[in-house]
Amino acid sequence: MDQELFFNYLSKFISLTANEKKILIPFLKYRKYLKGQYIVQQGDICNYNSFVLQGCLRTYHVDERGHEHVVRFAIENWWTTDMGSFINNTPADYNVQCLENANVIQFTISTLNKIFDLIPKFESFFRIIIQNAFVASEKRIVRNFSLDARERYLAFSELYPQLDQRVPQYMIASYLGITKQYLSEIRNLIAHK
Amino acid sequence: MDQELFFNYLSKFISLTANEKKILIPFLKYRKYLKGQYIVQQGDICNYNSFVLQGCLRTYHVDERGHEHVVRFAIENWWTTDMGSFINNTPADYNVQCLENANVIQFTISTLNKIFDLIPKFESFFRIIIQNAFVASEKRIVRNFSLDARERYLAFSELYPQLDQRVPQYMIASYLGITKQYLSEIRNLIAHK
DNA sequence: CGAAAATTTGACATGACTCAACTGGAGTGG
DNA sequence: CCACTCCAGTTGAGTCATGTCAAATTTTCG
Repeated sequence: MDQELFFNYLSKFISLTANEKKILIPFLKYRKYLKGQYIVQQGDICNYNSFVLQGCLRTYHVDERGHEHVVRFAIENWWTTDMGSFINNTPADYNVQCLENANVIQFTISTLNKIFDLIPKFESFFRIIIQNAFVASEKRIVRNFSLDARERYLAFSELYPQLDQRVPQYMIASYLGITKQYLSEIRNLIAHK
Repeated sequence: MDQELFFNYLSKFISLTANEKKILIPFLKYRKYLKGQYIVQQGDICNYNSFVLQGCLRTYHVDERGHEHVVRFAIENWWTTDMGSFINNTPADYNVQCLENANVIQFTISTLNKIFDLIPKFESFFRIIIQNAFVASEKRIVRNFSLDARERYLAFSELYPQLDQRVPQYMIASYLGITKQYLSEIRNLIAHK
C-alpha cells in the first residue's frame, strides 16, 4: 500500500525497472510519529531524510531572541529533513515537528548513498527534486522582498491551498515572516474588504 | 590554464580519473563577457549554466513595480544560471549580468545531461553543490526574518567580505532587501558608532 | 466542563520607506 | 583642462507598514 504510494510518486520522475524496484525495497524503512513529535530537534544530528506518506510537518528555527521561524511545511509526497545536518552530520539548525500523526519512509545518508550507487537513476531523481526545491526557495526570497504582507499571504493561500487549511494560523504568519496579530488583521481586512 | 582552474575546483568535490577528464574536456565551452553584458535577461530562455573562472556577476529580478531584487552574486569558482529556466526551458525570472569583465565556462542542459550519462560522478558533484545552494538559500530566508537590517548587513559583510568590496552598495542593499538610502544610513551609524 | 491553545482587538511604538535635494567622483568631449 | 553629464552615494523630513504589549475572546480537546 504505502510502497505503492511511494513507487507511484517516483514514477512521476523516473521509470525504474522491476529489478531496480526489487533492489530498492529492502532499503525502505517505515515509521510512524504522533502529532507533536519531533523527527529532529535543533542542535541534534538529523539522521533521516523523510518522505511523507501521510501527515503534515513543519520545519522551524528558533533564534536567539526565542522567536520561531517556520522555514518549510511538508505534506504527502514531500520530502523533509534538515538538509545541512543530514548531509554534513552537523548539529541541526531546525526542528522538524509533526503537526498531525504522520507516516513516513526514512533514509539515512548511508542508505541513500548506497542506493545512489546501485541505482544511478535514483541520484538523478534526487538531483532534480533538490533543484526544484532550490528554485522554489529563491523565488520565495524574491517574494518576501517584492510583496507586502497581505500580498504574501494571498500568494501563499494560492500556492498552497491545502496548507492554509491544515496548519495553525500563527505558523503561517511565521512562514510569511509576520506576527500572528498582523496576519489576523490582514485576514479580517480581506474578509470584510 | 583555465582548464586547470576548473579541474582543480572539481577535485575539491570528486576525483576524476585521467580518462574521465579526457571525456570532459571537449564539453568545456569558454566564453568572455564585458562588464555590463547579460548572460540572460528576464523573459528569455536561459541556455547556460555558467562556471565563473574570472569576474563578478549578479542575478536579479525586476518586479511589477519596477523594483530590482538581487537574488545572488557569483564570483570565481561559483556557478550561476537561472536554474528554473535552464532546467525547464521556460522564460527566465532573472537577469544575470556581469559587473566586471568575465570569463566563464558554459554548459547547456543537453551537454550537462550527456556528461551525467558518461560520468555519473559528475552528477553526484552537481547534486552536492545544489544541495549546498539550497541549504544556503533557506538559511538566508531565516536570516531575513530573524535579523534586522543592520544585523543582516553585518552578517553579509562577514559571510562575503570579498563581495562587500567588489559590488556597488546599492546592489548590496537590494540583496539585503532594503533601500540604498537606508543602507547608507546604517553604514554611517556603524562607522561612527 | 474546564484548562490550555489559538485567535482577535486595540493603543502605541518604531524600523524602514519615500521623496527630494545635494555631493562627489569618473568619464567625455570640446 | 574646463564644463557637462551621469551615476553612486548621502542626508533629512515626513510617512507608513508592521511590530510590541496587553487584554479579551474563541476554539480545541482531554
